Amino acid sequence: MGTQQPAERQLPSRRIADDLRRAIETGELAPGARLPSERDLAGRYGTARNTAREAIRLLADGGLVIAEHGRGVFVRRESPLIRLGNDRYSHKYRESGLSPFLLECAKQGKTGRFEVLSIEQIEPPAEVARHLRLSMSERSVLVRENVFFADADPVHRVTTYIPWEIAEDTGLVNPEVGHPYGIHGIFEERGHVMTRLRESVSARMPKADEARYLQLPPGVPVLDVMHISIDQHGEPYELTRFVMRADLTGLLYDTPIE
Amino acid sequence: MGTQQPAERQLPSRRIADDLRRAIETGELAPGARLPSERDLAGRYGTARNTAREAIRLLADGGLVIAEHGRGVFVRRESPLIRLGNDRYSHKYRESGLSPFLLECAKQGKTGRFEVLSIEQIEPPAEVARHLRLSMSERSVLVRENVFFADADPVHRVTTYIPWEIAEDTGLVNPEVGHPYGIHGIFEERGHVMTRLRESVSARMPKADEARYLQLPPGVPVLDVMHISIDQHGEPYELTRFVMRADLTGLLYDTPIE
DNA sequence: GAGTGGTCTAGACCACCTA
DNA sequence: AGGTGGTCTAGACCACTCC
Repeated sequence: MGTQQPAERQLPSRRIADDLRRAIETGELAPGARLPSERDLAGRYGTARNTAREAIRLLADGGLVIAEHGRGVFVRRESPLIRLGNDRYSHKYRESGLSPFLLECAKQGKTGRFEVLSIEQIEPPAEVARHLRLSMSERSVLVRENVFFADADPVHRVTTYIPWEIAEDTGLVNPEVGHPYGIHGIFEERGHVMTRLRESVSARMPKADEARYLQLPPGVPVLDVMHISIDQHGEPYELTRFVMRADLTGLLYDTPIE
Repeated sequence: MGTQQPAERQLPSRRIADDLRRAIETGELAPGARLPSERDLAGRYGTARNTAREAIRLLADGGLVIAEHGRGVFVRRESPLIRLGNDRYSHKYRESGLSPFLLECAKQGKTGRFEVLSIEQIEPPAEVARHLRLSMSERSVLVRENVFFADADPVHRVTTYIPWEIAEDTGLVNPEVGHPYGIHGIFEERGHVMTRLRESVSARMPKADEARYLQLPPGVPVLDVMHISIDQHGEPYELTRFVMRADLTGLLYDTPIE
C-alpha cells in the first residue's frame, strides 16, 4: 500500500523486548506490575521459551525489570535516591550529633544504620598510601569496613583508611564509635578539622562480593567514590572508599568556583 | 582423602565462568587476550555450546570481557579515565581559551572534539524549568545537544539548556561557538559569571539511544550528571546534562567545607 | 571457506513460591 | 500441585571476520 517498507526484519527477541518496553513506558505495565510469564510470551509470539527469555534478559540488563524466582518478572519501581552531598560534612551540622551518612538519611526521611564488618591494622594498598602521603616508615593504617543501611536496604559498602599514627589510642579501634559527629569528632580532637574534601567518582558494574554485600539485583551498577579528607594544614588525614548501589543512592556537589 | 568435601555442586556455567575469571585475574589471560571460543569451551567442559555461552555472558555482564562478532571474546583493556573535575570551570584557565571539556582532555593528553547534534528553541521539561527557576511566562530555552569525543571515542552526550532570554542574540544559536572559553565566555558577556556549580550525580545502565550515541559495549554503565551553573547573584543561568560512559570517564571534586 | 559470535528451536529437569 | 523462573541439551541457520 503506502510507501512504508517494513524492510527492517526484527529479531523475535528484540520484538518481544520492544513491545514490553513500550508497554512499560506508556504505563500499560505500571511499576511493580508483573510481566506475562516466559511460557506465556513464547506462546503468544509463537517462539521457543528461550527466545522470550532472551527478550526479558534484554530488559533486565537495562535494569527495567527484575526477575524473582518462582514468582515472576516485575517492572522495577523507582526508589527516590538518597543523595550524599558534600554538604554532609558541613560544620553547621556538628551539633546534630549525627555522622554524615545518618544525617543525610534523616534529611530524606530514612532510618540510617550501619554495621561494622571488620576493624584491622594493616599496611595500606599503594594507592591509599600515596593519597594519604604516607612515607615508607609510616605505612600502617587502621581499616574500618562498614555496611550502611537505609531502612532495610544495604546501600553502601564503606572502607575507611586512617593513618595509624592518628588512629592509635582513640575510640576508632572499637566497633562502637560513641562520639557525637561520628569519627570526625575524634579527628577533631586529634587536631584535624576537615576544611576540604577531594572525591573522585566512577561508576562500574559490581564485583561478585559487592553484589553480595549490597544484595544487588542484576543490571544495577555501583558508584565507586574515593573520598579524601583534608585538614586545616592542607594535609590528607583520612581516606574512605564508598561503593554505593546506584539505584538507591547518588551524589550531590554544591561548590564555589575558585 | 583429606577433609575436603566438594559438597558445593557447581553449575556448569558458573564453573566455566569462574575458571575464566580466575585466569583473567591471575593474568594468565592478559588484557586484550582472546578467550577460547564458545565451541572450544563447550568441548573442553563437555557441555552444550549454550552453556559455555552463558558463562561468557556472566563475564560480559560484569564488563570483564567484550565479545566481538566474528572475531572472538577478549579480555577488556582498562583505559585510564578522563576525570572531569569541578576545577575545569575555574577562572584561572580562562586565558587558555579552551572550553572546560577540551581543557580536561588537554590536561590528560587526549585530543578533545565535539559535534553539535542539534540546536533548538523549545519549552523545557518541567524539571529543567524548576531548576532554572523559570516562571511560566519565560518557559522557553535554547537546547544544544552535543557529543564529546576524546581521541576517537565518543565519551559524553551533553544537553545544555539556556533560558531563551539569555541565549537570544548571541552566538549560542550557531553551531560554531567561536568564543574563547566556549559558551561560558558568552555568558560572561551577558553578565553571568559562574561563581558556584551544583552537580547531582547518578549512575545507571544506558538507554538504547544512549548506547548508540556513545557506542557503548554491553556491561558498561553511564554516569548521569546534572550540572547547574550559578552566577554572582546566586541565580542559576544554565543547566547541562552529561551522560558519560563510565569506562572512559569519571568525575573529580575538590571543594572547601563550609 | 573456515571459524567466530548471535540467535533460535523444542524439548527437559530443577528450585522456588503460592495455594 | 501447579505455575514460575533458572539452567541445560543438541542440534540449526545467520552475520561477521580473516585468510
